[in-house]
Amino acid sequence: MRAKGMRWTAPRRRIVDALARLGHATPEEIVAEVTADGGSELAPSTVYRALDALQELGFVAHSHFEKRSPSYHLAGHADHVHLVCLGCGDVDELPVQAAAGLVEALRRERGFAAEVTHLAVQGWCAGCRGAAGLGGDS
Amino acid sequence: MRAKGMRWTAPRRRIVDALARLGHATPEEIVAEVTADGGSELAPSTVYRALDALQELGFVAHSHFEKRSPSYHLAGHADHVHLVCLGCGDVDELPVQAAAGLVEALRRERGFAAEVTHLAVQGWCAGCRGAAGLGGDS
DNA sequence: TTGAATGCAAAAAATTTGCATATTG
DNA sequence: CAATATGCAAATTTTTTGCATTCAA
Repeated sequence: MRAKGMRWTAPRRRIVDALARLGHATPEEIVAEVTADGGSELAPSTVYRALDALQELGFVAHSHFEKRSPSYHLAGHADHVHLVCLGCGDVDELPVQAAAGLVEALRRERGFAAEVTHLAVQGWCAGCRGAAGLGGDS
Repeated sequence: MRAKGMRWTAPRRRIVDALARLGHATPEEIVAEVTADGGSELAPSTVYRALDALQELGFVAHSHFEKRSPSYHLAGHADHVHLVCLGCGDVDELPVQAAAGLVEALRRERGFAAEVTHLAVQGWCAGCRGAAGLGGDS
């Protein structure tokens, strides 16, 4: 765990706690949540560096939703795939099982080990399909 | 096509040409390519606005690779899924057929219409799996 | 102790916006 | 012509860096 000489500090603990509460959040949102939580504010640079470190250790992972910034979440939070609606921006979660076929095909055919916790599938949710007039392709 | 009163201008043509040549590129890379191409430089703001417009019309789409900026590509360029290696950063392409199962499952179970051209699967390529020591997750 | 981590402030990037001017249809 | 796009410069936003100081192990 502190394998690479990494230290378990208060700021990092607060960041992990925030992620546990939020599910997933951008660096900016993490700063906000941590602050709201009560203590002193964390320097943005601290959050960025901590996330990098935690990610390298495999504690957190990130995905790119429609926001400009990446969203981080705890690696163990739950193995799930993200469904991001291009219409309403809603982010849904789905058990990785749904992508099992794809993952296995990639591994078998390309030797590619997919990081499912990074997977964000863009598209249109049931509600938005009709509204956007993009639903019935073919 | 020029359905929403959009105009077919020289800058936009140059951007589309650049994308056709590059396959996929960030706004910054597009500016570089367009400039290298020969003509005058395009203002970054023009590229950003043009990409937004073209995207809205469905001419281009974007995915998030490991770069901080999104990568755009022509919508018709080819329907493919992107495989992004977290080790070497290489971006590979795969026919959408590979994700057909997932796409159909999402549609059937959630009414979610996945935009496959947006799909970027993060993971480790065959070469990097060994090197990173992350390969054999059960 | 010793080196990793933090905070702060400044520097870099990456995007967006306002507005006068040029262009398309 | 009228309305859309462009270019340019300035304003935002987001992320990175340098460095002295603090803190965990």
